[in-house]
Amino acid sequence: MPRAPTTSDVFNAVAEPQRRAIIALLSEGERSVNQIAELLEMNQPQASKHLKVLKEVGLVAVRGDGQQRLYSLNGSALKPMYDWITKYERFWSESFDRLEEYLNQLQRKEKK
Amino acid sequence: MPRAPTTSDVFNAVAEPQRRAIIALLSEGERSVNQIAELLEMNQPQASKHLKVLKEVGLVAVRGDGQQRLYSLNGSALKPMYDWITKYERFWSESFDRLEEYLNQLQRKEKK
DNA sequence: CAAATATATGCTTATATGGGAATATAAGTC
DNA sequence: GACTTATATTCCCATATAAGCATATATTTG
Repeated sequence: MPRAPTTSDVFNAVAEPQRRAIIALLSEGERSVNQIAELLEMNQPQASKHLKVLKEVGLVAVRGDGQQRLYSLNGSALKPMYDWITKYERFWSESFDRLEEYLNQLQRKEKK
Repeated sequence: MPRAPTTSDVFNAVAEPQRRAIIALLSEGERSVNQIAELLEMNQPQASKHLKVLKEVGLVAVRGDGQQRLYSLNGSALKPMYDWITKYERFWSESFDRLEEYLNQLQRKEKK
């Protein structure tokens, strides 16, 4: 077997810097494809392609407005990723550190 | 220009399912390469390769123990990703919804 | 040093993918 | 319908990459 199927998921979609830029832009409100392309200084086809990927994983929604296609962010599609990463929150969160410290103290007292 | 340099960053490292599995495993404690390979049912070379990527982005640390190399998780390297994603927390968080609602109410009162 | 165990690296193959350029499709205007 | 504007798609290229396999490089043991 040569390579695992690239099941394009949210993690993959978001691994691309330009797509993160699109997400940041759309978090401010819906934008047309050309707006996105101009603001992020990319060619229109690239914008369309990135938007296609984002749409496939449910990160953006589209609505037609005349000639234009207005894309908006569906940030809730990021939640699975958020849930995944918060599993490791204790590795950097101070309050988690304190919680662990507290639990350690409890354990020490238990042993007495 | 053909393709953007894949500046192998945390987002990329984590986009690979097998590497997320390694992260999950190491969050329980350090493991040797062979342990990782066996537990995650991958060949040893693949394990070594994934570990190399994870090490390059600072997500894991190694220490030698005789013949073995024990890998451990450095979860704090995930923080940049956490910081990024929490910018969009309001898109799924209830408490954020309530905060927004509250702010909207304040605004309405202001206008009166 | 030889043998065994643990890990890393190199090579090949198949596939994925981002960018560029050109073109197709869709919608609006006259 | 012809023309314009907006967006999507297709083709090509170059590179990235994951897996398989073989092999090289430790490290330990006898």
